[in-house]
Amino acid sequence: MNFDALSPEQIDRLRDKLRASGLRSTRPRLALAHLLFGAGNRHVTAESLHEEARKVGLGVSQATIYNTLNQFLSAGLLSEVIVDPARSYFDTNVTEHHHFFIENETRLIDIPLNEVVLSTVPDAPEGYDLAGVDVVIRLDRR
Amino acid sequence: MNFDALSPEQIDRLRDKLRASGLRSTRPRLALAHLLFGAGNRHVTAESLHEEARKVGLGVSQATIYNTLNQFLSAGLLSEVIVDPARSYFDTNVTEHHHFFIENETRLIDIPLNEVVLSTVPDAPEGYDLAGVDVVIRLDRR
DNA sequence: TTCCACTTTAGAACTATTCTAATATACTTG
DNA sequence: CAAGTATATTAGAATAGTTCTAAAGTGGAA
Ligand SMILES: [Mn+2]
Ligand SMILES: [Mn+2]
Ligand SMILES: [Zn+2]
Ligand SMILES: [Zn+2]
Repeated sequence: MNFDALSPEQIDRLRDKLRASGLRSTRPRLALAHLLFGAGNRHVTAESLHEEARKVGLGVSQATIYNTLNQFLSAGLLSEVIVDPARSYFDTNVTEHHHFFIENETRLIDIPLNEVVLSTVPDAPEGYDLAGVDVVIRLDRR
Repeated sequence: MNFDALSPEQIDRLRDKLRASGLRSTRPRLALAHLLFGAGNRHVTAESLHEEARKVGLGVSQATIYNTLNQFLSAGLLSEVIVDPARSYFDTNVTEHHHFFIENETRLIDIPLNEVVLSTVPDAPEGYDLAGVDVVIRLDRR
């Protein structure tokens, strides 16, 4: 990981983000936070993030990838998208939104909340509270 | 499995269902088909169906449970519901519909298609075809 | 600088699912 | 209805994503 490419301001912003979540700002966490939050919204799997880390020369174990993703998830820095029975997707977009999922490319695309209008939704059954509404639009390459 | 409880007509209907899908009507398949399709729409996991089979005295291996569920899925007799990263759910309702999912009870409830109205949905990106729209409403016990 | 709580890690463990290849059964054909 | 053959079932091994363990390393408070 080339930390020279990061301005001190960027590093500080990431440090603060970790601190605010009660996480020490260690080298692996800073580097992964930079990959995840450094540019726009992203969807990653543990495997894809590990591969990406390897490519930028960051020697980080698989266990750290999983630990970090789960810690960021618990801290609310990431959300989880359940679309694929074979693996977990983590999402840097933690606001409410929906997804296109391209099955054969194992790729997710965000759909902004306002682009899906649910004009009718059933009431939650008695005794249950609404925890969230997920809309997944599955796509095939033509 | 007590096949005496099944009328010859019921057995014939299940046999035909298997045949129409190119599957031989074997004892395990007939018994599982009876459990799955014998009464209303159901959502099962491999584990829950195995347990249910055991309870009715049907000695069937885990491999047969998985084989049968996957064959029924391929044949279009079942659909799959992806809501839980930890296990697969199979659904005897193969018409288009949506779901409530109660996370802590690992339980699914059908939502008829007309009870969810998507008045606005984004177009599929260029080069992709729509394969399906899944709406999952996640619930917590109050 | 010291110290300790927290972090990272290699590798083992775990769990849902699939695979293998041997045995058993259903259906076809004579 | 008796073989014969394709298909089905099964125990157990294998696989893959993820989590756990416990030992070595590090961040930051003081
Ligand atoms: Mn987790
Ligand atoms: Mn499958
Ligand atoms: Zn997203
Ligand atoms: Zn259903």
